[in-house]
Amino acid sequence: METEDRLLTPGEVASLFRVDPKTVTRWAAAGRIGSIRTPGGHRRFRESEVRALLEGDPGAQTTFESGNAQS
Amino acid sequence: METEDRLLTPGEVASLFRVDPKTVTRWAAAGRIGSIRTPGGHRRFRESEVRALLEGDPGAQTTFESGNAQS
DNA sequence: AAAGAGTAGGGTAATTGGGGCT
DNA sequence: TCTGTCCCAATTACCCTACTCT
Repeated sequence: METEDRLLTPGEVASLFRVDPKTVTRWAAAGRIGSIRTPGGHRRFRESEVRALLEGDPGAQTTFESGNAQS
Repeated sequence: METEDRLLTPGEVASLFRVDPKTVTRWAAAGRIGSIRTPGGHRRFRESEVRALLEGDPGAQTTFESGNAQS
C-alpha cells in the first residue's frame, strides 16, 4: 500500500546509503533502483523504495527483532 | 521510528577494530554484526552498533557473549 | 538576467566482494 | 576456529566540465 510518493534527490539517497551521489545515479542507470526523470534530466527517487532497500540484508541480521509492523 | 544512524564502510569499521576489512566482511557474513547492503552489493554498518561493540557493551544484540575461551 | 548549489556525464584510481590458501 | 593475505571481478570514489534547478 502506497503511503507517500515523496521523492528524494540523488544527494539525499546518497547520504542515506553513505555513498557518493554519482553512485546513486549509477544505480538508476543500471536499473537497480527506480527513478523518475525531470524534464531537465535530473533524477528523483521514491522514498518508499529507498527505505525498503535500507532495511538491510535479511538473513544476516543479528537476532530476532520484536514484532514490528510490516511494510 | 528508526534512528538515523550514520553508516560506516567496511574499511572504517576495520580501522576502528584494528583488523582487516576482510575480517569485518566475515563478521557480517556470519551474522555477528548487522549489515546493510547497497544495490551494488557492498556493505554498510551502523555506527551505533559498531560503537556498542567497541565499548564491549553486552547489552547490544550480538547473541555472542560467552566466556567460551578455547581454541 | 545573474549567481550559487546540485546534478549529469565521462574517465581513472581505490575499495570491496568472493573464494581459496598460509 | 579465527584472521591475514593472495587472486580476479565488480562496485565505488574522486577528478574534470557542462547543464539544470532554485
